[in-house]
Amino acid sequence: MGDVAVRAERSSVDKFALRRRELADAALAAVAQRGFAKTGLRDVAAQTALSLGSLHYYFDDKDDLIGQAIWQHKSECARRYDPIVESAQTGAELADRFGEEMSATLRDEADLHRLWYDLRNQALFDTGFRDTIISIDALLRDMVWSVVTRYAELEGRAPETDAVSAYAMFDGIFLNALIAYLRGDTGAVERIRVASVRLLTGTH
Amino acid sequence: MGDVAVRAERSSVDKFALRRRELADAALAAVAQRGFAKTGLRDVAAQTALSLGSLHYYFDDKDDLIGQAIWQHKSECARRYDPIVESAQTGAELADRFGEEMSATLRDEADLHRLWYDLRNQALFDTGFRDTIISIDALLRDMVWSVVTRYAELEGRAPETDAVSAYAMFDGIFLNALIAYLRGDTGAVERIRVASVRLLTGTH
DNA sequence: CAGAGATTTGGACGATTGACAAGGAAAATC
DNA sequence: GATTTTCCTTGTCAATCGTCCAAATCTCTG
Repeated sequence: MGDVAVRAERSSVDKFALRRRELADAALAAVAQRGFAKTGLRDVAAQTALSLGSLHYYFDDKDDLIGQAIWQHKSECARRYDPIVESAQTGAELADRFGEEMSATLRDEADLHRLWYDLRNQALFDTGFRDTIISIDALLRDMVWSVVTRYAELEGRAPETDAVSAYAMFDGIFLNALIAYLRGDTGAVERIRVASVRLLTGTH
Repeated sequence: MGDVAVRAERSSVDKFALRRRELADAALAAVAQRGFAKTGLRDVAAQTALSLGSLHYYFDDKDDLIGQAIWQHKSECARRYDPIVESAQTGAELADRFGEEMSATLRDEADLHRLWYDLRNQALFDTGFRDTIISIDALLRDMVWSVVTRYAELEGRAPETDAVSAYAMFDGIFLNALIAYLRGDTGAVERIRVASVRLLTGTH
C-alpha cells in the first residue's frame, strides 16, 4: 500500500478522495487525446488547475493515476445499461434500446473507447494497472451477460451462449466498429446499432 | 519518400532489401516482448548483429522499421490459410482445419498477436504506420472472407454475413481468447478452436 | 494570534529516448 | 592497386520522461 493510501486514511473527510477523482477525470481527458504512451504527466497537469508535483501528492505513480481514471470512467460506463435491462418490457424493446446505446456511445465517446482498448493492451505488457483492467473486463462481461440473459428471459428461451463468448462477440464487433469510425467511416455508427440488435436477437 | 527508399533504388541487387528484412525480423522479436512504446531502438539493435546507427541507415525512422516488421510478418500470417481453403474437400474438413490453425497460432505466437493488436491501437493515435496497419487489416478481412465464402460454397449455401461483419466476429473472439490466454487461462487454446468452428459453421 | 498540519509549487534529478553526424572499415569498381 | 562507393560504428545531441524534494502557501485548530 502506497503513501497515498495511508494519507487518505488520515483524512477524516474525503476531501482527499474528491480531489483524486477530479484529477483522474482530467487525466482521462488528457490521455484520451494522444494515448497512454505519448501522454506525459506534464500534459495531464496542464489540463488541471494543479501543478505537476501535486499529481504525486495524490497518486503514487502514473499507473495509479491512470488506473483510477479508467476505473471511475468504465465502472460508470458499464452501469449505463442497467436501466435498460430493468425497464424493458419486451425482447424487441430491450434489443432496440441496447443497440441504440451501443451506437450512441460509439459516436459520442469514441476517444474514450479508444483509450480503453489502448490501456487494455498495455496491461498485456505491464503489470502496472493490470488488476484494474481485469476488474473492468469482468464488469463489462457481466453487463453484456445481464443483457443477454434478460433478453432470453423476455423471449422465453435460454441463452445460446455463455458469458465469456457473448462478451467476446459484442466486444469484437464494437472494437471493429470503433476502428472503422475513427478511420473516418461514419457509417459505422449505424452499422454497430444494427449488428448489436442482430447479435442479441440471433437474427441472421 | 525518404533517403532510404532512394538508396534502395540505386542498389542494383537487393542486398539492401535483404538486410532490411533481416533487421525488421529482429525488430519484430524485440518489440513483441515489451511492446511498441517500451521498446527502444537500442533494444532492437541489441538483438541484432548490427549497431544502433545502422538502423537509421536502413530505415528512415522507428515507424518505418516497425511498419516493415509487422507487414512482412502479418502478410505471411494471412497467407497461412490459403492451402486450407484450396485443398479442403468438405465444409466440415475446412472448419476443422481452420479451427485447428486458429488454435495453434494462438498457442504458438501469442506474443506476436499481442504486438499486432498493440500496433493496430497505436495506429489509432499516430499516423506513423497507419497505412500499413490498414493494409494488413484489409488482408486479414479478405482472408476471413475467403474462408467463409469457401465454406458456404462447400455447404451449397450463401454466406450469412458480409466480409466486414465476419472479420469483426472472428477478430473479436480471437482477441478475447488471446487476452485470456496471456492472463494465464490455458483453456483458451481449446476454446478458440471450438468457437472458431462454431462461428464458421453457424452452429449454435 | 500562533502553531501544526495539509496542500501546492517550481525546480532539479538521473535515465532514456529518437535522431544524427563524422569518420573508419569493407567492398566494389576501374 | 588506387579510388570510389557502400556499409557500419561510436559518440553526441536536444528533448522528454517519471520521480522526488525543499520550501512556500494555505487551512484549520488550540
